[in-house]
Amino acid sequence: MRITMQQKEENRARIVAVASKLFRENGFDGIGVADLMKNAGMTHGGFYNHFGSKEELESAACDLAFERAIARISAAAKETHEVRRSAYVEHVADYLSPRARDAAGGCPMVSLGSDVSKRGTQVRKCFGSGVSRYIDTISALIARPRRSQSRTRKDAIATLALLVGGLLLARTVRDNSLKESDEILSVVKNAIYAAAN
Amino acid sequence: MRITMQQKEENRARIVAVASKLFRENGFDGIGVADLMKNAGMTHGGFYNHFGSKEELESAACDLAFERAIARISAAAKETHEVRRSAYVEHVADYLSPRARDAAGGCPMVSLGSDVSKRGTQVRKCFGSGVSRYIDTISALIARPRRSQSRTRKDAIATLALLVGGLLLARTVRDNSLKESDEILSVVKNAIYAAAN
DNA sequence: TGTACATCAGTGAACGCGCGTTCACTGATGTAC
DNA sequence: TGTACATCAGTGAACGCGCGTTCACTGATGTAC
Repeated sequence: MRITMQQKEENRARIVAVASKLFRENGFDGIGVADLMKNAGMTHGGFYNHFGSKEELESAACDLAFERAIARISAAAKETHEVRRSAYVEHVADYLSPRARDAAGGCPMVSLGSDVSKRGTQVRKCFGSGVSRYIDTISALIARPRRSQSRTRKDAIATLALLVGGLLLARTVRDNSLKESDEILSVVKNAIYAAAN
Repeated sequence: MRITMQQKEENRARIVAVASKLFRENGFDGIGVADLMKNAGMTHGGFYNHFGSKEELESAACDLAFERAIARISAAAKETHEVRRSAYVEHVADYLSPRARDAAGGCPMVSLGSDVSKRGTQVRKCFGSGVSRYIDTISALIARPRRSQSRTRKDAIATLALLVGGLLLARTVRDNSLKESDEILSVVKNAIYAAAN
């Protein structure tokens, strides 16, 4: 039976939100259309009323994941330098916390970064543009009164590489050695703090 | 028809070598048993004479990938500090070169890092142990006469996080902006050099 | 505003395909004597 | 060393399953008048 246009939009948004979470938790190939639809509270037949293909949903899911990740840290972007600084410190601590490491999914760059290069153009494009915007957002967050934009941007890129690489490595060794995994989180966190002085 | 024991070992080694390359290029789920066997010059039926499951091959492939990656940089480990230093600089430049970024596969941490957390215990164990050994190898490479082991190890961890995160990010933005991708490689490379002074 | 009809989101069955895995078979190799 | 037999790596067909996608159908919603 037909539903209202608003309900359709809500259903579509729910599918994308579910996909954003479950793709990051299971990988693009780790969860199927039927399961995604079931998690969104529908049967799988209606999937193609919303998306032309699974890849289209993958792209939408990446967009949403970056949008939310960026929104979380861009809230402080218009504040004073001191407020931004403390928001930044907090974000780094959160990102590299044992809790974030142990949670499935999380940051799309860590949970899907390896997969993206192997997927279609559409996904790579959405994802790459998300990474670019993420770099810009970090730049805005760590900008300082008497520091050049160029220097700020370089710091942002190095910081992001440390964040992503650090969390990725901490996750890979976590099963073998929780101690070493904690060590990685801690060392990388300190390296970021030390670099931004 | 039965073959010699030596031929069997060679065939098995060939399957693992092919899998190590193709898993990194396509992901664990991106290439099937039949294709792997065909690339090793055999039909797929014999696969289970060598491995109990696909996961067992995945583990063996991870082990080999790390073994080779580590061998490439551990050759210089017994040399003098100066020789090690220049081998290290060269390795970083290679790792973060446009050629390495554009080549499919490459470093297992970058090409498979996101996937590993979603796979079985066996793969996670092999992979995690490979990462640990990689950290140890870098530590040995960057060790200096008058620097504590603890400090050396911290530097090794931060360096590896930068390498892995940097290459991963450079690959994700490569399609959208070759310029930004090159920028990431260059910035991260300089960050590594600057940190190790 | 009311009516008559076209639209279309969701349902659930079905399709075709590729996957991991199993199997009967072959015949050269390994081994017991 | 030679012989007779058991072993087993490789072959290629087959199985069962889950996947992405398609389809006919339903009936409430959207819309033209």
